[in-house]
Amino acid sequence: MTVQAVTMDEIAARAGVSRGAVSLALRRSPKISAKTTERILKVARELGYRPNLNASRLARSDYSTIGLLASDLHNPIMADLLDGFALSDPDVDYETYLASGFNSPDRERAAIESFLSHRVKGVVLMGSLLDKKEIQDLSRAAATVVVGRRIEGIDCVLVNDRTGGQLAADHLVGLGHRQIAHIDGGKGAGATVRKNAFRERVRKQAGVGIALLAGDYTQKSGYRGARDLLSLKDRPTGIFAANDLMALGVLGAARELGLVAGRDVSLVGFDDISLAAYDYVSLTTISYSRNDMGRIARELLLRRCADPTLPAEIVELQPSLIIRKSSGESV
Amino acid sequence: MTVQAVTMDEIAARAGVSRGAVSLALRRSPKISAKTTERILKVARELGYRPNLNASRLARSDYSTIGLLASDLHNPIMADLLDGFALSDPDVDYETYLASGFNSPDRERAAIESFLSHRVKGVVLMGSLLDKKEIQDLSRAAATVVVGRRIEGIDCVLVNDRTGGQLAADHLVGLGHRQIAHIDGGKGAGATVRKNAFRERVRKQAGVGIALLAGDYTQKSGYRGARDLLSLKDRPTGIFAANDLMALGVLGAARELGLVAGRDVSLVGFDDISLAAYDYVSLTTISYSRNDMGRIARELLLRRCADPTLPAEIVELQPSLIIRKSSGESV
DNA sequence: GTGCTCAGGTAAAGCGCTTTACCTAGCCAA
DNA sequence: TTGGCTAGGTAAAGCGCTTTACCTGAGCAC
Repeated sequence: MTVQAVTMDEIAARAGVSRGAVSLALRRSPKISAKTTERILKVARELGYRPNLNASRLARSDYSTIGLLASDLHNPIMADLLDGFALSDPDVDYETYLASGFNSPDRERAAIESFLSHRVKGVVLMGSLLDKKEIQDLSRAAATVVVGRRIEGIDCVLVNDRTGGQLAADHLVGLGHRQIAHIDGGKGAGATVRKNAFRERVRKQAGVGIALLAGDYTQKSGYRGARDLLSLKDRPTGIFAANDLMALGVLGAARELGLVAGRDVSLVGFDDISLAAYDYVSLTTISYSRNDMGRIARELLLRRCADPTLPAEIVELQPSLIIRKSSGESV
Repeated sequence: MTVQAVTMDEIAARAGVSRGAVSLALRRSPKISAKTTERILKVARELGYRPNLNASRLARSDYSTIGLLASDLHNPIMADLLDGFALSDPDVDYETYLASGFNSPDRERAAIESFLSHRVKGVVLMGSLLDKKEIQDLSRAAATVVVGRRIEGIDCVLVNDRTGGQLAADHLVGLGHRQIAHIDGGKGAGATVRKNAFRERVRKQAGVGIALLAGDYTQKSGYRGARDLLSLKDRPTGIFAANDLMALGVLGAARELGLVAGRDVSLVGFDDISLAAYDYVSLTTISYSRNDMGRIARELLLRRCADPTLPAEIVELQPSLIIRKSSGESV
C-alpha cells in the first residue's frame, strides 16, 4: 500500500512513446492515432494509472473547481441544499470541494482560506456566519454565491425572510395570542430579517406583548430559550423560533414542562425540514424549496464564473406558511 | 475579481530577492535573516499572497491530506462523527477533504476517485455502501479507515452491532411482545449484523413471531416499512428499526395510523441521535458515542499513515440501551 | 595578508502534467 | 523527381513552488 503512484513517464516508457503522447492519448486527442491511443490506454489501465490532479491543474493553470461551505452540517437544511446543488446537473465538470464551518466563524475562515489556496474559481456559502465585509472581500478573490442571506454586490439566493417573519407573526396574532416571543438565530443567515419582520408585525398589533431571546440556529439554543421563556409566570403562549431546529428544541422543552404544543403554547418554526411534517412533531412552519435553492445557487455560480462582470443577482424564493398541529387558537 | 493570483516571483521581484528566498522566508527558514524575512512577509501581505497548494504539494511530493467520505449527510450521525473527527485535534496539519456519498455507491466511487487523484494519504469512510472488496482495493492505494463496519484487513471503528441488536431484542421480548418486526438498513454500515443478531435473539424465544422488512437507513424507508407493517391485521407490537432516522419514520407512520408509540406499538431505534432524547420523540434506542468514534477514526488513520505495515485494528465500542417512552409493556 | 568559517543568500533542478512549436515519414499530384 | 501535404508524433517550455548544492562576502584568528 501507498506504493508510489504511477506517472505518465512510466506509461510512456512501457508503451514506447513520449510523455506528451500519453497526455494527448488520455484526452483522446486526434493527434494520436487510434492504434497508439489504444495501446497507451491499455498500459495505463494495467498500471492502474490515475492522473495527479495537483500537477494537472497546475500545468493547465486551470483550476476549475468550486468550494462549497456549509456553515453547520448539524442543520438538516444543509443536506437538502447540497442535494439541490450537487445532484441537479452532474455533468458540468467543476469539481466541488465541500467543507463544514462547524458553526464557527473561525472554522469558516479556515475553510475559505483552504479553498482559495486551491485556487477555486468559485465559492458557495451556505448560511455563513461571517460578516458582510468578509464575504465581499472573498468575492474579490473568487466568484461568490451566498445562500440564505442578502449581501450587497453578491449573488444571493434566499428565501424572503421578511415575508416569512410576517407570516409567522400574522399566524400567531391571528390565533389570538397576546404574549408572543421570538427566539432568534443570532448571526445566522437571515436571522436578523426574520426577527425584525416578526417584531414589527407583532408590534403593529395593539395589546400584544413581545419578548425576544437570543439563539443561534441550533437545537440546543431553542431548548434553552424555551426553558427560560416557559418557566416565566407570565409565559408567552405563542413562540416563533428562527428555524425548525430550534423549534424542535422548543418542543422538547415544552413537553418537559408538561406543556402541549398547539394547546398550551403555539409554536412556529422556519424551514420545513423533513421532520417537521411528521405527525408526532407536526410543526407549523415557514416552507420553501431547498432543492431549488441549491440548484439555483449552482446556476448563479456557473453564470458568474463564466462572466465575472455581471451585475449581482438576487433570487428570492417566496415562502409559505404550513399550518400543522404545533399551533392553535389561544385559549 | 478573479484577478490573476499573485505568485512568489512577484514577491521576489518586489522584495529584491530570489524566489527561493521567498519560499524559505515564508516557512521561516533560519537560512533567511530576520530582517529579510520581515521584508518579504510584508510584501507578501501587501500583495495578498496566498500559496498555491497545487504547486506546493506537487513540488514537495507530499500530499499530506486525507479524504473523508460521509455516505449520507442527511443522517445526523454524520455530523456527530465529523465533529469528533475534525474537532478533536486540530493542530495536526493533515488537510481534510470532505465529500458526501449522497447515499449512492456510484457517488461514493466518484468521491474516492477524486480523493485518489488528489493523492490523499488516507481515506475515512463513514458508513460506506461499497462492498468489502472495493474497500480493500482502496486500502491498497491509501491508508483506509472505516467507520461503522467491520472489514477484514482494514482499520475499523464501530459500535458492537451484535450487542446492539441483542439489546433491542431482549428489550422487546422482555416487555412481552410476541409479534416483532425489524426494518433493516439494507447495505448500510452494520445493518446486516444488527439484523442477524436481532433475529437470532428473537428466535431463541419460543412463541415469538418475527417479520423482516427491507429499508436503507433513510427516514422514508422507515416510514414506508412501518406503513406496511402497521396496516396488517396481525400487526407487530414491537418494532426494531435499524437506525434512529428510520425509527423517526416509523414514529410518523404510527401516529398517522392513530397508534401511540410506547402503548400500541413499542419502538426501538439505533444511534441515539440528539433528537431521540427529546420528550416529544422520546425514542428507546441503542446508544454509543459518535464523538469518540470520530476521534478514534482519526487516531487510527494517523497511525496507519505513519506506519502502513501495522496490522489492522478493530476498535469496537460497546453500545447501551437507552429506555425511553417509545417502548413499553405489551398489553 | 592568508585561510577559514559561516551567515545569508542564489541558481537550478525537479515535482507530474499540458501544450505548442516543430519534426519526419509517407503519400500524392504534377 | 520534386514539392508540398498531412498524419502522427516528439521535444521542450512552463505551471508555481521546494529544496539542495553552491556561491559570496564579511568577520576572525594568526
